[in-house]
Amino acid sequence: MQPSPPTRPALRARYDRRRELVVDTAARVFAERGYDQTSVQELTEAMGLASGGLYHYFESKQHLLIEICDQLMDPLLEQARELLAPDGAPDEQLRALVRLWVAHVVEHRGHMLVFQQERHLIERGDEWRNVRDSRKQFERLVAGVLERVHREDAVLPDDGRLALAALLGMVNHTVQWYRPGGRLTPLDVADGYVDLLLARSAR
Amino acid sequence: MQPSPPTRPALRARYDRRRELVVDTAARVFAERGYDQTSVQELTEAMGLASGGLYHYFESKQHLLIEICDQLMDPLLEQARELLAPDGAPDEQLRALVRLWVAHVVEHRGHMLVFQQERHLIERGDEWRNVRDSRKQFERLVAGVLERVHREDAVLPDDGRLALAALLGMVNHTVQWYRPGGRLTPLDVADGYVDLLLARSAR
DNA sequence: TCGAACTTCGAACGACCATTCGGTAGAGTC
DNA sequence: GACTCTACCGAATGGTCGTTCGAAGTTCGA
Repeated sequence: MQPSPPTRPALRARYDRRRELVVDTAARVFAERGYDQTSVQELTEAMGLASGGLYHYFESKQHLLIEICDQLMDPLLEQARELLAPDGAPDEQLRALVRLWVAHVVEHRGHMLVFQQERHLIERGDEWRNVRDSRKQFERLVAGVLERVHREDAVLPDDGRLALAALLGMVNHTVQWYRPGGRLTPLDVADGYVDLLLARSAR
Repeated sequence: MQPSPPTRPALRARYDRRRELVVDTAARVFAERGYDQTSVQELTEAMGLASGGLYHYFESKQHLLIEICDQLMDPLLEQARELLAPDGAPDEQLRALVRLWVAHVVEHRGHMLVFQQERHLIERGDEWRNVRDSRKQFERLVAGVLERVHREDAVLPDDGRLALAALLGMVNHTVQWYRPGGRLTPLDVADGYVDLLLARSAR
């Protein structure tokens, strides 16, 4: 049976906070040890709960995993849409989008690593449709911006399709090496990527 | 107890061929369903063996996984070393290296996906030292070439460190989208990546 | 202060799974 | 043709794990 938040509004905030803690902790632990290799025991211990306590917030271990992915993709997609809503110069839109994206990825390191590790799960099964769709939608947004850059400047390799793959690769891979507090800020990284793509245009 | 190949030389070739089949099949199935989510039953079924048969070739399921990663990294590292042994123009060496690398990744799709999925395993534990070292060595080779390109042309963003991360991201991500028989050959892809990195230099 | 709603506990359960091992059939060797 | 090495089988085993559920403790609202 799937759990539901408390009906009394006064308790809602605490419930939500607690649930967030569960998700964030799980993202970190799953990223470190792997989803399957983390038992519910270990997981709940890391949150200060007993094993049964998890099921107060989530129907199952898998639903927790889905929530991690949703909390990664949904806000990113929404913010990207807001960013691209007003018209603007394509290359400036591209830069703003990549900045947002890199910052998001860096701030959700655990979520992102889990998302990548469990790619094979995400690509099958009905429960994963929302995650799949969100990713697809986001990639479409990026592709759209790249196409506009290409149409305006004609500087991207290959009509932009290889550029899309390259950009996805660079940004998603960031989480594997980037550590906050290092020499580069997320902004530096994002601009570095964009500069690579736009290097052939006049700057 | 770890299994050993037959002592009689006449039987060795067949044993090796069979063992290769096990590794390649496992790479494909693990990539598709995930390592932990594939039972030894399912796995051996896909090879035409009964569950116990696996242990004729591998000590454990985990040792099979290690072998998959070794068979991915070791030949790549060796070929890369051969390629870089003779002196040559840095940007030509870079191009040749990326061509080799992309081709290898595309030809070992399953191995590569498994390698990425099980990153968290690879980063801990003594059994994984060889895999870790191979990857490290390979990344050092790439970094070395990039440094030489940078020293000669001074065109890479950020002394080449961000360029290294970008290149690793692009190439490793290739396995997520590239399908043989499509519009692009592995060569096109590799050259596309290199052109992105070298775009600011005279071409 | 009382009762209802909420939160957590943790032992128990049933399912699954990696690995073992005694057995078998066939291929190679003399 | 007998003996040995090789390849594989597949039921049995021991252990682990996700999930359940009744009870206990806590917080809130009246």
